[in-house]
Amino acid sequence: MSVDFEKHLEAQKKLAQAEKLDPRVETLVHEVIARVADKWTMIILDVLAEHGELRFKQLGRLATGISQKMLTQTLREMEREGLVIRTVHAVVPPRVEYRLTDLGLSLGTAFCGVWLWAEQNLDVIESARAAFDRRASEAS
Amino acid sequence: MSVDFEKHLEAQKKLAQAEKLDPRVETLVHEVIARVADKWTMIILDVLAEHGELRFKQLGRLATGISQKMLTQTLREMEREGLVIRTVHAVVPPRVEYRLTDLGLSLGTAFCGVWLWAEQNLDVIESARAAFDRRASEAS
DNA sequence: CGGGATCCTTATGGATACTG
DNA sequence: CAGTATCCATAAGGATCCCG
Repeated sequence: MSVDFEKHLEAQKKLAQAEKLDPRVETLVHEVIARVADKWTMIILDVLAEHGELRFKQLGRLATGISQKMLTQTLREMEREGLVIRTVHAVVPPRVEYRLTDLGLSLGTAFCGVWLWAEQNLDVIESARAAFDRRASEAS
Repeated sequence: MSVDFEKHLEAQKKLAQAEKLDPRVETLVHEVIARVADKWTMIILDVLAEHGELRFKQLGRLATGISQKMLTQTLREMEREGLVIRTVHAVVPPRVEYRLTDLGLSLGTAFCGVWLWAEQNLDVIESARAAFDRRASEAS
């Protein structure tokens, strides 16, 4: 805990300074994080990181529950941010393949800290929820 | 850091397997990440990590742009997940203070990787956007 | 001060139909 | 196959009023 806390504070200070030096950066960082934090972006990133290059429909099947609309939309946005490469093969039927760029891949890596955290703390969170809900119903 | 990376790779493989083995865990992880990835949760987490314990209104001022409704709502959810502690002082006028739990703090730390990534790749992303938009307007 | 309850507007996203 | 376009339901979120 204390080691984590030290590290945390250091990183935090750097961030705080950066924010004060350039508010434009802060905005963009929030923007980028918001995009990245998006449900489908996260899942697609995950699927592409696992499977490499995939076609549109394959991607749709692997990203369980996504609608075709959101798949297209999310992929376009990710392409715009430079996270994925879209390759169109001029054949019939059309064949379009998507893969992560180096940037996309590095983002996946950066996000792993959060994944690990979530995985490691599932139990803690579940019991926290249960405790909260219990207190809430007692209060009523 | 390389140790973290090793751990990351291992965990990644486990995650890939775990998804197939236990869809319930995957769901919960996604849930947690979605909550955490939420715009306001992220900002509040950031503010609390920087300033320590804060009162409701202070929090509202520091989390620029948030409405009182979203502030309350987000704080309740974070409290439920065990990320923040809410302390009510029985005085008039009421005084309610919020601070991060260890879990909340560790989440902030986990998220630092993403913050750093975003900060480091701002330029890359901006030019990727510009390039994409240029291509898009050429195509029309 | 710290909210809860309500209204109302906008944004999000699914379903469907159509196209090169 | 890989989309685009349209419609529609629901949810998210801001503004406002009120209360202990």
